[in-house]
Amino acid sequence: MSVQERKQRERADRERLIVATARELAERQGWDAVTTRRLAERIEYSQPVLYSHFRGKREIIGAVALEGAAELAAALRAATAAADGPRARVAALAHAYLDFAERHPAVYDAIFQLDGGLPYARDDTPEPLKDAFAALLETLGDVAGPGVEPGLFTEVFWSSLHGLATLTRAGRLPPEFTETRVAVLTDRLAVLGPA
Amino acid sequence: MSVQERKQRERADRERLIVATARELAERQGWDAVTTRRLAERIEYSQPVLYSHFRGKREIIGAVALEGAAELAAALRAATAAADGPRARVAALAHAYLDFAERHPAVYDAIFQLDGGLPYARDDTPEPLKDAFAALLETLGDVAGPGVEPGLFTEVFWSSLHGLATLTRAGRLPPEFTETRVAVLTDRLAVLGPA
DNA sequence: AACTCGATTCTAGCACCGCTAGACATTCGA
DNA sequence: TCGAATGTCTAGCGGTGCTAGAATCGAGTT
Repeated sequence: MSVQERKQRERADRERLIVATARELAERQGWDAVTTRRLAERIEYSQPVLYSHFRGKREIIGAVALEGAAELAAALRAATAAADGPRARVAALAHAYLDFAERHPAVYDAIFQLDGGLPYARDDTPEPLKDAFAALLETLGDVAGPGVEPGLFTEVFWSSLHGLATLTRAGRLPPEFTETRVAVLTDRLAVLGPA
Repeated sequence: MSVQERKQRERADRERLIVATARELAERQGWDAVTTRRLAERIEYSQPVLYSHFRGKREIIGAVALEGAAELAAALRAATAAADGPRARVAALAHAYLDFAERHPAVYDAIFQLDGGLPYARDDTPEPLKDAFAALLETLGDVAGPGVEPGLFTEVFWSSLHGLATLTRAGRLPPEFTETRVAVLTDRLAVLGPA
């Protein structure tokens, strides 16, 4: 039994190594640089070993996406927990979200742009993805305002942040006035005060 | 002289054929299917001919993006011209934008997501791109509201639409409630009435 | 009308991609 | 100690974007 357990553990370790290496490569040089050959070389195994863990490159991207989604959720919760009042919480959320997108563009893409073979917005959506949306909902649900369902409001606010993040990174928006743009979003979209 | 002119004309024709063929291929089967080999075969020339017109696949994407941007601008103007009042105009704009993104995903990607080697948000940005933004500004600039610069407001509203379009197409958002989401954007973000 | 020579186009090939069949090595249970 | 099962590797498939150099074409000149 113990031998099998050791093997399972080693296999799990190697799988984590693959995901971590893929992520590091993607963050450093972009997803185009994450080739099965390079990845295999980095983990010091041959290419087919990758395929004994994942069905293909797509699934490796998916694994990085799940890891990243968990981190994003944690970052959002940490940021909002440290803020007082609805406005500050929404602002902190927006800031943390865009910060994550800017600091981890490759991971962000794995979560929200690339095809990682993951089911989204469904019952069988993996927990980390559901939880990342839940983290958004926790803060944004409180400022949906009258007549707007919290989940739908969260989707809208999230989409706006996503649009800002992607257009800015793709060079379509000048990065200078991000702060002001976020302020417009926060002040107009969210229904903040009781007053 | 006339011989040279004919050659120039034929060359320009062939260039248009390349762009049109690339676009058609992309719209039918996605950009991954637009390979230099397939493209060359379709226009009945060899691969190197493509490179006598464009520096590479990237520039071909850029050419499709410019063509698409002009069409998007026209579609936005047509939609807003047929609408009465600020609210109807903004709603028509949003609808036309998302409609374009849904009907021409490959072209939309060429304009807003892919690397076509084009300079965006700069002085030397190609005219069609500037004009597409101008088309947005014409309608959205009127509903920026007090204290918000029209250009910046346009960027924010545009980003929100872009986020909705891309997240929905990538399967991250369920497509069912798009209409409601747009209504939230329109009602909350835009400052509509004089009242 | 034949020829020359520059412009044009093609063939063939580079290094790389994701992925996999089948050979080889290693480890385990009897 | 041997046979089988498991694990890993080598080698290769068909594809990618791109390009050097050969071959062809055709316009202007004799």
